[in-house]
Amino acid sequence: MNFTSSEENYIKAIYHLQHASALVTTNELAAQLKTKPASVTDMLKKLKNKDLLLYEKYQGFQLSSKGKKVALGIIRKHRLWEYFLVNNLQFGWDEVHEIAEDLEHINSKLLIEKLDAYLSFPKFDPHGDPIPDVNGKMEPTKQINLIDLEKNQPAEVSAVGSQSSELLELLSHKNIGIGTRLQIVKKFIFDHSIEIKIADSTPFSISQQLAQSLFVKLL
Amino acid sequence: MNFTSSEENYIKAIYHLQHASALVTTNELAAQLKTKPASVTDMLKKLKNKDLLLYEKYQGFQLSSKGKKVALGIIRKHRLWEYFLVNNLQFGWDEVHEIAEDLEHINSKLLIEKLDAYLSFPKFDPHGDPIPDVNGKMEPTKQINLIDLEKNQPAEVSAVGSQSSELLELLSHKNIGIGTRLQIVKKFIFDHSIEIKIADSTPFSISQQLAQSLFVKLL
DNA sequence: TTAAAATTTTAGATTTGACTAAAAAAAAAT
DNA sequence: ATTTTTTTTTAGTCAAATCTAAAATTTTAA
Repeated sequence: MNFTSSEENYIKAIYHLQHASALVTTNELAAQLKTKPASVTDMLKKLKNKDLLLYEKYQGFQLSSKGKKVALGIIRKHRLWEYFLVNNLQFGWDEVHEIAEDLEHINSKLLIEKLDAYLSFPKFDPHGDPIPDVNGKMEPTKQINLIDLEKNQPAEVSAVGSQSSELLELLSHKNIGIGTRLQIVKKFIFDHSIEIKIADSTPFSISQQLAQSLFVKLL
Repeated sequence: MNFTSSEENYIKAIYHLQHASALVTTNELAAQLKTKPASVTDMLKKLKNKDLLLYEKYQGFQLSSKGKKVALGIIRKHRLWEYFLVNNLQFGWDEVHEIAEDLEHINSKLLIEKLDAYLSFPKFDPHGDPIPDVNGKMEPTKQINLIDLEKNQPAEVSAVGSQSSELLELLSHKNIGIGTRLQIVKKFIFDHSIEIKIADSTPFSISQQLAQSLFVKLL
């Protein structure tokens, strides 16, 4: 079955939100999609009618297993296109998100299968996020949040927590990207900021907020 | 300025129709887009308000120079994607039209420029149609309709007149595609059918209708 | 040159996805 | 255990793009 771009955007947003907490609320979703709670309620009814959503009014909601399958399909398309844009078309990893938001709504199973093969079945997108395969399966990431990394443990940046341009701007200013190797020199209790060292350069500190937006793999 | 997919489809259809006759009519366009004349009238007003169309009611219409520029931009995107689908993703040249119909509505100047560069600035799409460059310029095709080819003049199929699946099915059955070399053995006046020969195989005849849907380059 | 036929436009309805304002329900606080 | 606050839903609008039915205009033909 096919869905409108709008429906797909709701499904994807719910999928991402329910990782933080199993049940998603109307206000949360409205904030995420930059729309009004009333609009969300409208769409929830529609998604429920299509059996994509488990939802009782006033009680919060979550994707049905059918809804999850659809979400993984959209995420697969999004990440494959991002991979293509960066690896083939030479886009920077920080400028592909918006374009992939449009490309992900193109509906052709065959197109995605052929794109996947053309790219040699990549397992991770340029932001370090795993790409679901045809059956929705993806590699476990084994990455941890930078805020939880132990002092002096060498690690490599493997993913970022969001695609917001504000975050990406800050990262590029600080010269941090996917693959950057670093370790924590010191953690401060007062404001939960941490001091990190990249290669042999002078250590510098980053805020709690930034650290929470970065994921790393141990080395 | 950006346009909706629907507006873009109307603009493109008008562009193609006005090659047959300078002024396009409401009924023609409705037939082409498989919609109703009343819907066409609605959209014509909108396009006129945006200065894309020269239109006085009941008098027919044609694209303004601004409208033509927009049309060429859409055609450029369509044909570049078709080229990519066939040459990179290994689609057959007869199965890419529908997917390109969707891809052509993705709005990103940078994406198309980078795609163009990635493909090494191709001049013709897989159906033999010329691809407009960034400024809307394209190669003159120098191709003629197969019906006008002289007897015994060797030629090569360079384009097809439409992307209808019915036509493409017939062509694949007869083993005719872009690049096929052929010559006319005989023309019949009775029904305007022609007999053609491909390489050294036995000559066979094709209908006037089919011949008019094929374009060739002299060899 | 006027009547019939065809084409095109208007008027009014429908669907989708959004919105605002107000009502209803649930959660928090006194 | 009420009251207050917050959250969520309903009710009613709106804009875009479509449709049907009817009216207006143009073209064709008698």
